[in-house]
Amino acid sequence: MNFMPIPCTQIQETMTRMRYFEGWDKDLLVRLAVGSKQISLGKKEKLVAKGDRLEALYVVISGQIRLFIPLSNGAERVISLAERGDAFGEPCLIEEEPCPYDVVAGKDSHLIAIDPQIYRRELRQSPFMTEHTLNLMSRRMLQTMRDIEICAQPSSLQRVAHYLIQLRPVDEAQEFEFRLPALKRDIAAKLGLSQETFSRVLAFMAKQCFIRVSGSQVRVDDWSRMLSLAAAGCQTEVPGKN
Amino acid sequence: MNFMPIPCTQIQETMTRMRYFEGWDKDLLVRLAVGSKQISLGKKEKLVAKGDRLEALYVVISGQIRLFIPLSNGAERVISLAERGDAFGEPCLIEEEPCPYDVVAGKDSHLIAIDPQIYRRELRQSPFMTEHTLNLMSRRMLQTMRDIEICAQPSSLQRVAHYLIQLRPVDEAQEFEFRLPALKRDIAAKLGLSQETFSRVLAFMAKQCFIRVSGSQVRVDDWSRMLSLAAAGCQTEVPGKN
DNA sequence: CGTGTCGTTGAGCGCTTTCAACCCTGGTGG
DNA sequence: CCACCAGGGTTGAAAGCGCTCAACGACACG
Repeated sequence: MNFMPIPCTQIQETMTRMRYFEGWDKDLLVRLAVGSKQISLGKKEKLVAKGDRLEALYVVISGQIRLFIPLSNGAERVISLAERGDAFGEPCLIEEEPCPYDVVAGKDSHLIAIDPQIYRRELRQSPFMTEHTLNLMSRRMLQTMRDIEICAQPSSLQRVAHYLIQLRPVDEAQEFEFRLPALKRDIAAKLGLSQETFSRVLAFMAKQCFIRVSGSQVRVDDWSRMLSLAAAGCQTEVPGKN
Repeated sequence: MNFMPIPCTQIQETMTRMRYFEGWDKDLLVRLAVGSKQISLGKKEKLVAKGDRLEALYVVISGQIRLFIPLSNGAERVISLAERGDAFGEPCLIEEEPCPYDVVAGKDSHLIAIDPQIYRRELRQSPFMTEHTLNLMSRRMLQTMRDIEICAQPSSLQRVAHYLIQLRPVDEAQEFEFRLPALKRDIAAKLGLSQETFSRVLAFMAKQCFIRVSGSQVRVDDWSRMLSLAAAGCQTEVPGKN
């Protein structure tokens, strides 16, 4: 980890460009920028260990940050993959509780680290910021519920189907193509599957001809089958020997 | 479902006694009570279906309310079991999004239903209420992370061990006794296990002599073994044939 | 051209689920 | 007072699904 000696004004300038601070009062940003630092993280570098107290509110400038719960067998359960404009750690700072997940860079990354004292002080004094943060937390909570729903699906096939479905923009037509938003390994870890199982399920779906996969590029040809899979389970063959 | 014709003043009086409203301004409660209703739910009666728009903010007066995601195989994943003083639905109301879970009474129950328009209006106008709700959501989010951690454990033994561990009050001694906070069936559904597996795991732990189970009464004799189980996995025998 | 990372594929095992029957307890009514 | 019933829980047997381990393949990068 590398604290970069960046002048406060430049940090504040960077904050302006972050989605997270969209619509925030300029004076508020100035006060938050005081005592903030910019941090560089190399790939695989750990920023926070599960159980640590957070030393800042973190906002991702670039790269990708993996939030995950380490499991006893060495595997991980990915909670979130934070990218440019995302932030994390608000609940821990607000409640002054230890962090429930590990935080590790998935790629070389840059972050803003906002001083927790100042963060809390401004949060107390700015009704706007409080309301804004409440809205954010509500959205996060609903997203978390969707994630839980996906992980709760009884079969791997359904988990993947649910996952792919919720990737689709709402206004999309019958078929569409996109690229997976992260490494397959990390997506698998978010779905509560092993990398191998995830790979097999994708291969199975491809063989059944309702998706085509090439690297991280995915094209869904038949949404109706995908939807019925997600809803109903596996009347079709299972992804074993085929 | 039964809307009980209760005068506004009495509802407000009831609200006073709810933990949820502890420390709230009296005028605020009066305004919230206007347009609020009291609701009776019989056991197994459904209040909200997944996907519905919430018609109120709900606060539990008595009984038990199950929030769960219905699964394709007929099973459910319990998100929360709300009891006296608990509330639910804030994120949906704030974001005006459909409810991500089913809401069903686990026992005969009574609830306060606060009008969503009024709730949002007061939330907008009261910085206190906004801050209070933000704190609440933060606590909920951290609790949800703990739940996810439990469900993410790779073996049923570890899931149950984690669950039992986090039931323990922090100041408790080496051994302690308590009663399970819900039906075993519902606890199992919260852990992402079938009822049968949960039962077998408890039986296994009892046979190994670090807990004793009698109905919903549980006594843990050996926390160190419990903790090592949760951390390490299953070096000991597995709960199959014993 | 080696090396590292990411992903795929294969084989085998074992845990969890499923389905079924059974047990136990508390409540109810004759 | 006891027979009966319903709901909750336990136990057994069988099978399938996902995990693990391992080897291999593809691709990028120095």
